[in-house]
Amino acid sequence: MASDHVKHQILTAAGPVFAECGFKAATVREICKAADVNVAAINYYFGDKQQLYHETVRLAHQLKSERLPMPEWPDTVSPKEQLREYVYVMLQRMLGEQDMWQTRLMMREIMRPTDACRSMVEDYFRPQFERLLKIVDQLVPSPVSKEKSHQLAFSVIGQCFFYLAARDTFPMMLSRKELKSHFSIDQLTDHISGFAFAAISKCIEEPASIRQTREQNSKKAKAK
Amino acid sequence: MASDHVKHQILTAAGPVFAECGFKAATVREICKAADVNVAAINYYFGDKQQLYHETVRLAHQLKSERLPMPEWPDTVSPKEQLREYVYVMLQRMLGEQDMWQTRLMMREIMRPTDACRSMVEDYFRPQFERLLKIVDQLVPSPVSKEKSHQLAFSVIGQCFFYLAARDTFPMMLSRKELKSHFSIDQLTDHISGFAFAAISKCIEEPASIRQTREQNSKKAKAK
DNA sequence: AATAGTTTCAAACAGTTGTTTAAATTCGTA
DNA sequence: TACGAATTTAAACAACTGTTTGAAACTATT
Repeated sequence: MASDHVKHQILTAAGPVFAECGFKAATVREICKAADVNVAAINYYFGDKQQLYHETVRLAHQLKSERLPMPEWPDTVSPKEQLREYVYVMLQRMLGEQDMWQTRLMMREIMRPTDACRSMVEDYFRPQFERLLKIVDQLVPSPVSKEKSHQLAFSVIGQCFFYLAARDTFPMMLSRKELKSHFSIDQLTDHISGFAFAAISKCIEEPASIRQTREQNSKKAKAK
Repeated sequence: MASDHVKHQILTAAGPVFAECGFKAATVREICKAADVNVAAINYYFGDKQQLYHETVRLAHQLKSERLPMPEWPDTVSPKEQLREYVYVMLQRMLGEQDMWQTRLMMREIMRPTDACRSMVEDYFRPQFERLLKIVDQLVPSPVSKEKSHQLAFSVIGQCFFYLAARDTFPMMLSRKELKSHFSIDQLTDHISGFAFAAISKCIEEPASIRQTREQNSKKAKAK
């Protein structure tokens, strides 16, 4: 009961290892070596590897929320500026810090959810998503359906997420010079929020009836 | 020399396993069992696990290119329609087929590149990317820098990629009904190509001089 | 200082890992 | 059919996996 110091030491050592290798490929011995504790410590403090993983994922998004909270904007801040700041915080969370283990671990959970994903979605992603929806609703020129605003929000998130996911592949696609001069967080913030603002403020939702008619025509055209 | 039938059998069995587990967590025994061959077969035909993995990644993007080639458009097809079809093929490649192993394996390589990634980028992604750049350049209202069109292209790809990466997390965010009614490939094609068209056709690039001035002002404002 | 409770540790556990081996089998060809 | 090469096989290899064990070391209360 005295020293959860060791527990914390294991958790923060486990983070990078799980993020790097995934649950199965990560070994308890590697984690314990990094944490400078005995191999038996994980089972003593966490029961087994699985529960350690679960708590590590929880720690990951807790740290992100605490260290980079989404700001609350007064009404005086324009929706356009809110969108910009939202994108900025999102990119900062994803790419800002040198130590990527929290984001990497969460990315793994997004791509291949385990039990640990559910609480991550509810505690971390859903509130963040709701915030974005409010901004989108303010930006849209005329009211749109819930589903349309979901699509719009995912288009914002998707653009940001891509720069996280493909981070290590970009150097193969772009020169080092271009990476530094046009793909910094500030420049991506400008680009993504500008791109999304242009698209959202131009968004006119097709009523379902028109959509259906058009799709039928499209099918006819293909059937020729 | 006679039967590379067995070789192919191992490769197609290895695909789903590597895609599911990643290189390290996948076991040769699981692959051999799925391929219905002896454990020694992998070493006999491929040398070791590593080389099998390498060839499996190569097979993955070869299959994708062959089965869903990017169409060549005549000049009569409008850039807007070209963008739409580009997005459609991209989504179809990512989400279209039931057996996801090729896309999943390539997604792993994007997120955490190994040696196998280099040839995948050169043979698969770069040509695809160049095609998109040509479309973007046609859509943009006034000529933009190479770097800006790169950003625009990544915004298109990023939106598509997100629906692949977060595929298994979406059911936690959206109701089953909404998923079916608004996130089919056809509807995502409409949304993403429409979103991107609106943004790209509105794109006005800031000359570097103006950008620099604005950033300096921004810094001053923050420094106050 | 003695005791009870907690934490650490090296060692061992049974099971799995990728790879090798050498014998058995199959195959094409003379 | 008989021979040599190619392929398949079960068994074995050493290294590594997560977890357990029981004794040692430590801590705090008496």
